[in-house]
Amino acid sequence: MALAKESPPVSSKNGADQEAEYRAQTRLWLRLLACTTLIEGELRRRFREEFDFTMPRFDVLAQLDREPSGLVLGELPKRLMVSAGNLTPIVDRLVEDGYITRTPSTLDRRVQIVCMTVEGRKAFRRMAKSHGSWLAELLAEFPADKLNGLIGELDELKSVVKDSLEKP
Amino acid sequence: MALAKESPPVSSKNGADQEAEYRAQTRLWLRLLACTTLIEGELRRRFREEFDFTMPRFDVLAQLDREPSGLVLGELPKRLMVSAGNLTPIVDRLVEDGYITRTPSTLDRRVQIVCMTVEGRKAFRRMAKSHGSWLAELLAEFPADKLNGLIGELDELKSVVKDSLEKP
DNA sequence: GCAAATTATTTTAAGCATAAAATATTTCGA
DNA sequence: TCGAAATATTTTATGCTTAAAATAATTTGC
Repeated sequence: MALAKESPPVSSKNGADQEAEYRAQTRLWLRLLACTTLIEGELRRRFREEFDFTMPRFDVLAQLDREPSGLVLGELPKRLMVSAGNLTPIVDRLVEDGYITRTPSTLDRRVQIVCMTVEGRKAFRRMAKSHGSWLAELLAEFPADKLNGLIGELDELKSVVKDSLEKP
Repeated sequence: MALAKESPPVSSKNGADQEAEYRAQTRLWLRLLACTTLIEGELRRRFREEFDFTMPRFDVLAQLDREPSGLVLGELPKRLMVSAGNLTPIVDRLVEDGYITRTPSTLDRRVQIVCMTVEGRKAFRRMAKSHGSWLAELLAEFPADKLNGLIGELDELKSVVKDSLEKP
């Protein structure tokens, strides 16, 4: 087995390096949180003002938009990274409001299939268009040639964190 | 007034470039959200399990830790980027639990000063230490030499979004 | 075949978050 | 000085979020 050149064991770092890395990690987390909070707050505000809608509701529709034949209800918490109990009232209301349907499976009576309605799909497309343009507006001044680089680094960050969560 | 060389008007981009940038912006937002959600969820879980504490409570203490003479209550919502009404019950409980004090100002009876107690400071230091090591654990495999680059890009992203929010 | 484990979903309790309205106090301007 | 605008904070209504417990249906192992 080759020695891991690019990530030496912690013990090989001296105290100053350790401290610097530690501080940088905290700063990274605070920046990440600040960016997300800023963008999320503005998107939420616009969803409410323009469409009287919330982001979690939009997120559910976004998942269903790509699944013409619907999704098993239990898939939603996994894909959206939220708890199952959380989705119950959100799905309830989307059904009430006519955006989606919820049909019990005939094969397994525990399971339900959720599926977007025609009107739901129309409403989603309209909102998705606005969502995209709001984002474009917010990020307009971020250099286009840096977008993919940043996405790549965030991909790496994400997989690093995921690995760390799965390991122990 | 000089023409803005570095950010040409949208119309100067052809359709394909526009589309690509649009998709990249959406991807960036989804990555940002995924990273934040992953890390935040794990930190929240650990705060609850190890200290029976929440992140919003920790965030309040973190602000007060750097202010030995306390803070005007109204400063907290600004610094933490949350609504004022949100903080009322959080501060209430921190006072009840003895982590902080809330004293009406003698000069202006509308104003209150919040200040960490000695025990609050002790508890905060202990939790902050764990918080740092949890973060270090989650980010351990992210290359140390890329940390500052990513922080820099997020700083730029943040200021770009902030500017966009202040302008219109 | 049937009890026990597993799986899908909902319910409950507690806390966070916002917006909008309400309350209380201070400041400002004619 | 006195009424109106501004400021600091809380309250209210609504919705998201989680963890843990409850319910219901299916599968598994003997």
